[in-house]
Amino acid sequence: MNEIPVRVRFAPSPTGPLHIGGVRTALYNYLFARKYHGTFIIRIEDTDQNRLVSGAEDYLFESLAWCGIISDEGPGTGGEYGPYRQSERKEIYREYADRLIANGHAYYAFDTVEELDAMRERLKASESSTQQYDCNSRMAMKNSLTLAAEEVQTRITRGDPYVIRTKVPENETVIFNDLVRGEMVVEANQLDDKVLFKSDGWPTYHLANVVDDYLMKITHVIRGEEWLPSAPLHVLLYKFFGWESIMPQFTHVPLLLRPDGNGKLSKRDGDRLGFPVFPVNWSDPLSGEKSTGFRERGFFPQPLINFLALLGWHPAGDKEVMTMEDMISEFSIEHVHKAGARFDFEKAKWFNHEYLIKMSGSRLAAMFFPVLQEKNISASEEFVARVCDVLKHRCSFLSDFWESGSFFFRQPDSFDEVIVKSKWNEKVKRNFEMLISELNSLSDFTGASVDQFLHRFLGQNNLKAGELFPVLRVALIGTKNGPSVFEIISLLGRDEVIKRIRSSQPIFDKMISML
RNA sequence: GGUCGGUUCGUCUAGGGGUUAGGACAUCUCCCUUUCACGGAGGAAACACGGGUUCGAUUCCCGUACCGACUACCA
Repeated sequence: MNEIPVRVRFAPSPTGPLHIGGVRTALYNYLFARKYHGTFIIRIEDTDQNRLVSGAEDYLFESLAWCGIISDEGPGTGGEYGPYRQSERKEIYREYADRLIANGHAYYAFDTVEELDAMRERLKASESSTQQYDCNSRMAMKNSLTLAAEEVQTRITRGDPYVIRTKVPENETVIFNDLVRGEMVVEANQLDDKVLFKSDGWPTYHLANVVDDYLMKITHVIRGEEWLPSAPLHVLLYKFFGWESIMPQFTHVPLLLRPDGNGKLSKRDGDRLGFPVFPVNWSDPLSGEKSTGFRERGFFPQPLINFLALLGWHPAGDKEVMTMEDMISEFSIEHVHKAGARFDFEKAKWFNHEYLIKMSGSRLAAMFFPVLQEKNISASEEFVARVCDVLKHRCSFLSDFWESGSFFFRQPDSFDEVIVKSKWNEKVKRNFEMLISELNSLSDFTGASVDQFLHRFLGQNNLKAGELFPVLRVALIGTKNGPSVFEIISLLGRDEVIKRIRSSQPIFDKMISML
């Protein structure tokens, strides 16, 4: 990249649970930092004291940790540019706002909320195309540009509430380069005089963000596209402060869109369409409302991250299934797409499935054990591992294992009636008896051997596969769908298979008699 | 309304002045199979529209349409 060490930051506001879109922004920052052996910083932007949500910050760290996105500097980890929570840096910002006033790049404004509303109403009714507090309207407002110096002083010493606003220049073209979008050109007179410092003594995002990025020596600002419109203001601020030469490279990444319809992805979409939008479970402290996270929905972090990375970014080549290491080595801002990406839950599931089938049966077994324990089922490690090896191909999530394979751990209590009624007859019944006795002498219970044995059995008894296998399957697992009979027999083993065949017979007889 | 951004199969995307416009998910067909899956093979499926520029535009430029973001003393 360049000689200066790369330093990037993810700067969320703890006003709610971290959204999956935020995870992706954090991920891009992380990938970029790792790729260039730089530093990934997390900075908490909690300057709006009214919107803080308790637990949101802890949630953020828990989520990021689960996703494997670890910061080099941040509130928990520390670092030489701390503190990393803006609320702990509060004292820093005022000085910078004052500096801007001294330079004539900012001014005091005393307008009340009512006066601001009135201005907007007035502008709306007039020819004006905008309702902004800007170079066209500021001279009609109560600020240090229109008020006499003494009055300004009086108001301030008297304790009148005021804000500090940017004095956006009238005739200036702001030009900057966005790594995703290329050259951006905006006329400054289209910008409004954004508040930099609020009457409650806190800086706004714009001031705190620029000052902190400067102080923390941030080299690249990688953030969501929603910040694109305010980027010119930030560029102006860097210029006002005289930091233009070390201004970070801006990169605005596309938004995550709803799977259907219009707009960006929101929590409501998840609820409506039945998929998570938060990394891990979240319980709203105010409403008590609970939201299922990707983790609890059954996702592994690696495939989730893999899927997320590809929503707006594409490596060279057609490879899609990647590890974090792959993504780090192949990540490039140049290949970040410009357009927003729709969230597709089906594809997310596929990534999870791909990850699942690559895991060994024993690793999966270790994770599946707690589920079995909950159901008071004991089984050997080896057996569970073998079952998992079979089930993983049929499932997208570990959480699907029980539903698609409970019969491996306990005898079914219901049987497919259609199969029984159409396939259960005296001939099959006789063959079940013979099967039991032959099974007794079968020594090799591997899948291939059972396959061979069963086909020989069919031939010897003049049976077609369709006559025996469906009923046999129902006798063993209750349903007509599932793994091959050979696999089932191989896994269940002789004793269990014989036991299940035996006990199913009277049940089948009863079902037939009720015809 | 204004400012800015965007637009390649249903979805995520590759590509980029001359290509049979490639891949993945989803979908369909066939094969495998006692079944459902898995797997294998194959199919259908896209450059928003209109003008330029050019020998030639999906690719470059300009409009239009549509979509999105922003338009707070929120971030």
